[in-house]
Amino acid sequence: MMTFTQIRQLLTKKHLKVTPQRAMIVDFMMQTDCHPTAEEIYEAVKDAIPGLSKGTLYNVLKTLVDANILNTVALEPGTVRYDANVSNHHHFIDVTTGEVYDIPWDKVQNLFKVLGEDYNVANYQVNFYGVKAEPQKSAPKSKPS
Amino acid sequence: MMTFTQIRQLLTKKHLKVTPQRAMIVDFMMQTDCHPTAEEIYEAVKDAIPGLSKGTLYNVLKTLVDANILNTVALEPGTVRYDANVSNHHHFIDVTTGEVYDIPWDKVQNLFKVLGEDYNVANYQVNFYGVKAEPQKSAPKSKPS
DNA sequence: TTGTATGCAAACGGTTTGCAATGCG
DNA sequence: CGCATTGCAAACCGTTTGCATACAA
Repeated sequence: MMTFTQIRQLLTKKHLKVTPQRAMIVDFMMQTDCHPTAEEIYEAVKDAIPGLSKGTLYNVLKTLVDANILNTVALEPGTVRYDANVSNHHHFIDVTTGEVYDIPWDKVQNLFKVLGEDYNVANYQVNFYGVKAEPQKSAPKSKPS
Repeated sequence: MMTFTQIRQLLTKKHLKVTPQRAMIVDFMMQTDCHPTAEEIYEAVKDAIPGLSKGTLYNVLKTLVDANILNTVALEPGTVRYDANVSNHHHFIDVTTGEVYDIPWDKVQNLFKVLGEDYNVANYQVNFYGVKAEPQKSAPKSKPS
């Protein structure tokens, strides 16, 4: 959980002006573990940023991706999703709900060498598709329902 | 290399009417190792199918994907690419050229179980990013977009 | 104060839809 | 012959662009 002071420092460190629009969008993206589309981000932040325009949203997203504060990910053909986790990791897509879960990088064995000499692998990423098991009822949650 | 008789048989086996548009598009997709976008397919086949309309192209592509003759692949955010290789395989993307190479399924160890009980993995796919080694005697498998 | 970021609206590219005409089985 | 498929054009949706205004530094 990032404070607004930390968000301000993050933007400043990247030589970006701190605007309410940028700060609120970064704040939302840092708090969510989803991989939302631009439209989903707009729906999520529009109440907190009265009068936010779509043009500004796309402009901010482009700026944040260029600054490596966000990444775009290719999970479904034809869709752009945004991810505040810019470090190496994999994805699990629940095909029944469309939900996307981050999978820690070291869950998968090192694959840099499996293609042999012909391919100089600089990076790789695994997309898993399936159904997530229902959370166990016995597992206590921090939040009461 | 598929003959037109074989293409006709393939479509018929899937209970699809054989039209010149469908046959030509299947023929092109079976002959290419690329992973073309709809626009690239249109450019490639429009001379062989005079008067082909974009609407028909998208209609045919949707029909072929539904019939599991083609697959869509998510290689870049926001782009739909089509693949006549409908069996399990991975992809290597040359980041300098944008070329895409099919990687045989068994180059990567079985990953169905690595996520444990919580994730019921039905399928997975690895995207490798890097630079292909120089000696390219054979034609590249995909052109840059 | 200065230049960048914003809001708005129009434009844009890729895809879909509706409908009349064509043609496959 | 009958219904699925086609061509065409308009509509649609996500994204980009141009421009006047607002505002962070």
